[in-house]
Amino acid sequence: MPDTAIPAACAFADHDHAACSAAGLAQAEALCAAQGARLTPVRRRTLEILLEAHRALGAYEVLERLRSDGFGGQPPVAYRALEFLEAMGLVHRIRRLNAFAACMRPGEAHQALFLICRRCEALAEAPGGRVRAAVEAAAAETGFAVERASLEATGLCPACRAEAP
Amino acid sequence: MPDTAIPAACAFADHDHAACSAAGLAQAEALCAAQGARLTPVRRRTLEILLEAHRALGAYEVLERLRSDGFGGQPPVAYRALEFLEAMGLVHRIRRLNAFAACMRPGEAHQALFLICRRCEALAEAPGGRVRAAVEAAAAETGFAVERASLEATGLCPACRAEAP
DNA sequence: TCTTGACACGTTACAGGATAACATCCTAGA
DNA sequence: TCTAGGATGTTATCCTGTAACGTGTCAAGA
Repeated sequence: MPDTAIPAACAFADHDHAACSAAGLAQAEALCAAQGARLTPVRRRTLEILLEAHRALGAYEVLERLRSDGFGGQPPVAYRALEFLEAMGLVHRIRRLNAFAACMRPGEAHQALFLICRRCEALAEAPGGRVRAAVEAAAAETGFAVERASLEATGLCPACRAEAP
Repeated sequence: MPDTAIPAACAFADHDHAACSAAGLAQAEALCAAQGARLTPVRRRTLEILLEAHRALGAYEVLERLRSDGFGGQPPVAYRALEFLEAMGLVHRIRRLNAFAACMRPGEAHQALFLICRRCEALAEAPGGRVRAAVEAAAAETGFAVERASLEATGLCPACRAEAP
């Protein structure tokens, strides 16, 4: 059981974990109710796990926690819940890390831009509206219609820039 | 051996495969020579495979072809060659597809933006300079220094937009 | 009340993607 | 010629993801 420990923090700035975790759950409930979607126990717990971890987790890390909470312990259980949450805009998938992270702005339709520190593995979600617009502009020139975009950058976070030259 | 057939074409517009394939190899040789890197037989053949396929291939698809050409048939062989080629800017990795594709503009330092059709699975590489600039601008606001960015969009290519409503 | 259909959950089994670690070999430069 | 570094090859294993099937649950309509 190697703790594949993906990233560390979830934003570069400090903030109140407990608060944003609770808020995330509340918003999730509201959002699902509004859309007639069912935030079932597994789904709810999956979201909680990501909110509590407050960093990106691999599907198998999520799965392990679900299992120890008495839910089904096979991969499809985790993948299905994560897929649902992603479709609801409550969770993001970070392909570069093969991992998932709770969304920081559920509800607000937005394009996320992920900033991944290669040194401390911190992960931040930045507003990607303008980037998205640029993507659509570039795509339009070839006649391509963008539906979804994954925007992920690796580099150095503020702290690591200061420490490592 | 399910042919996992990832995408189809490599650009939305028609063009001369043989020519761009030959050009790609020539440029690769020049580029490696200039940087004192060794374009060994496996590496060269790996690039050829991607240029000939003219679409994104999974590492195991590449591996299979290398094997049938008499090269080592174990995963690290393919991964190492692909890694080298990516570092040289001759090959791109498309994370959304878990696949690799030959670069369309080797030599020219550039930021690629991938457009992936969800219907016909065609893949195009669009110029991502402006998108990259937008990413850096957004990152700068949090103090993050971007080193690499992977920009991938899914949607509908021109042909599929016309066919499917 | 009973039926039925959609959806969620769970499991098995496997396919596909990636890497660590070690042995061997080749090759450019001292 | 010798040698150090890089390149190749192999073994073994791990991580990631999905197809397919069976069961349970709940709500709408007969």
